[in-house]
Amino acid sequence: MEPTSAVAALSALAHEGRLAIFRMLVRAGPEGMAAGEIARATGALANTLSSNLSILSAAGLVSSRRDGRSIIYAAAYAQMSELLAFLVEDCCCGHPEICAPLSLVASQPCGAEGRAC
Amino acid sequence: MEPTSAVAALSALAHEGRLAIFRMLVRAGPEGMAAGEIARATGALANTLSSNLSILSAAGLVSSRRDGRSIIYAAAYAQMSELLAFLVEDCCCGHPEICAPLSLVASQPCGAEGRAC
DNA sequence: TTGACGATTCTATAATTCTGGAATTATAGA
DNA sequence: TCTATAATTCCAGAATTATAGAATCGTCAA
Repeated sequence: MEPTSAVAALSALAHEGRLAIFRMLVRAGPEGMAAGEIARATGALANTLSSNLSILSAAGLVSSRRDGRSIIYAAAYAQMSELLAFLVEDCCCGHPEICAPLSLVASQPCGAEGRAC
Repeated sequence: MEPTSAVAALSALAHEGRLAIFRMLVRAGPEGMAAGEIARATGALANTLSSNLSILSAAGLVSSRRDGRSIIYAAAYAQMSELLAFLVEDCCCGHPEICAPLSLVASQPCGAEGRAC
């Protein structure tokens, strides 16, 4: 993941309303939720919600599809996973005991052969 | 982790310069790096760097200690871990195959007994 | 005490982001 | 076609954040 994409994703999440939306979608699973459903659940105005969803979408954190009059949003698990991996990349090289709990997120395990530190 | 803390941490990271600093500290390990060393490595002005470090520090993402004339900054691994766990909390409940790679980050594994979905 | 160095704080300006009202677009049903 | 519903787009004012110059603070060594 490029730093620019990571900053876009982090900026998108660095907002109380958008973070709540994203986490709700993460819990909702791949079926996602309709925009209106999200609006009712969060109490957000329709236009505010729409612009927040478009920011999350531009950052690649959610996907959308139309279903009749509704638009269904779902968390983009792959992008989220890439973001987490980017954050902890090469975590504490040489001290695997510290980031051991994060090893599955990193693209390669701490201390793996051939990793520059 | 409270949503407010998570937003603070995400806001701190949602900045190209600060993200670079944080990732450098994550790689640097618990020994950390002196502010001046970080400044040389990133090419940032001393005052800009200082204010960015204070933002990361206020968000709990880095810790600092004085060593002579230098101030040494280090990544706060516990806070980082909490943030990641917060982001994927209750990830796709009922669809553990999707977030399996993240299971070690979440405080409890997907589909664990007794988790409300 | 003095000078040098590492780092932070203060301040003003520039730039960006947030919010909500109003208008617009898209779809479904009568 | 007409109407209602779902969602988005446009816009301006308010608030926040970023940047860099200048001054200040803390530590060390002579």
